[in-house]
Amino acid sequence: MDEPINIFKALSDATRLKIIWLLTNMDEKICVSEIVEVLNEYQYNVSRHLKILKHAKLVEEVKEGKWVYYYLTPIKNEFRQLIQEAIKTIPESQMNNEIQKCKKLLAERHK
Amino acid sequence: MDEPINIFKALSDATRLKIIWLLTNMDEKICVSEIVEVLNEYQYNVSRHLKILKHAKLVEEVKEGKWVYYYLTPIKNEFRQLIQEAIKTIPESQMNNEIQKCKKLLAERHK
DNA sequence: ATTTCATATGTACAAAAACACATATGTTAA
DNA sequence: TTAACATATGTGTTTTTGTACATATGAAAT
Repeated sequence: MDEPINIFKALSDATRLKIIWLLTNMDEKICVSEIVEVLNEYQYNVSRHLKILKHAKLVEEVKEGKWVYYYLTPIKNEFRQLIQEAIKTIPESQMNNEIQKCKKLLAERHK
Repeated sequence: MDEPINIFKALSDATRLKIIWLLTNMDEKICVSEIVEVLNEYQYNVSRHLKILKHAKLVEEVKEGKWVYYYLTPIKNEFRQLIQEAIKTIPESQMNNEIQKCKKLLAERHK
C-alpha cells in the first residue's frame, strides 16, 4: 500500500508531474538545468522535486561531468506500467508551451 | 493538467486509497457507515475523505433514506481507465483484513 | 413529537509539504 | 589556482493537508 501512495503523492504536484510527463514524452534523459529552463522554475526547487521523484523510485540519475541527467526508472511492475500509460494520455495541449521549449533545447543539444 | 493532479492528490492518502480500493474490488456501492466500520476510522474523517474523492470526480453518491451510498464514477476517459486498472493491481494482501471485513459486512447486508 | 441513527461540517490544532534565500559541493574552463 | 558553472541542501517561512471534538442536519423509528 505504501509504494502506490508514494507514487501518487509524488505525482500530485504540478512541477513533478510535468517533469515526469517530459521524461515520458521526450523519451530521453534530461539534466537539471534543462528542466529548470523548460519549466521556468527555480533550480533549487527542481532539485528538491527530483529528490522526491527519486525517493518514489520514479526516476534515477546518472552523473556526467558537471551535469546530472535524470530518466524514468525502468518499469518492473504492472502498477508502474499502468501509471506510465496513464501519464502518456495527458495531452500535450495541457503542457502549454513546455514541450516545444524542451524539443528545441534537446535539438540544440545534439548539435 | 489539473484533472490528473487532483486525481493523484486524491489517491495519495491511505484512507482515500483504501476507499477507492474497496469500491474497486467490491464492485458494489458502499455506504459511509460501512466504510467507517471496515476501515476503523472516525465517521467525520471518512465523510471528509469522501468529499475529497467526490471533488476529484472519482466517486459519486446516491442517497437512500438515512444512508448515502458511494460508488466509483463511471469511467469516461482513458486516463481514469488506466488509473483504475493500476489500483486493481494493488494486491489484497496489502489491505490486511479490511477486505474480509468488508465482504462479511456486505454479505450480512443481503440477508 | 421525541429519540435515535446516518451523515456532514464549523472550528481549532498539528503535521507535512512547498517555497525562497543563502550557501555548500563538486566539476570544468581559463 | 581561480573563476564560472551545475547541482544540492540548510534554514526559516508560508501554505496545505489531516485530524479531533463538537455540533448541525435530516431521515426513520418509537
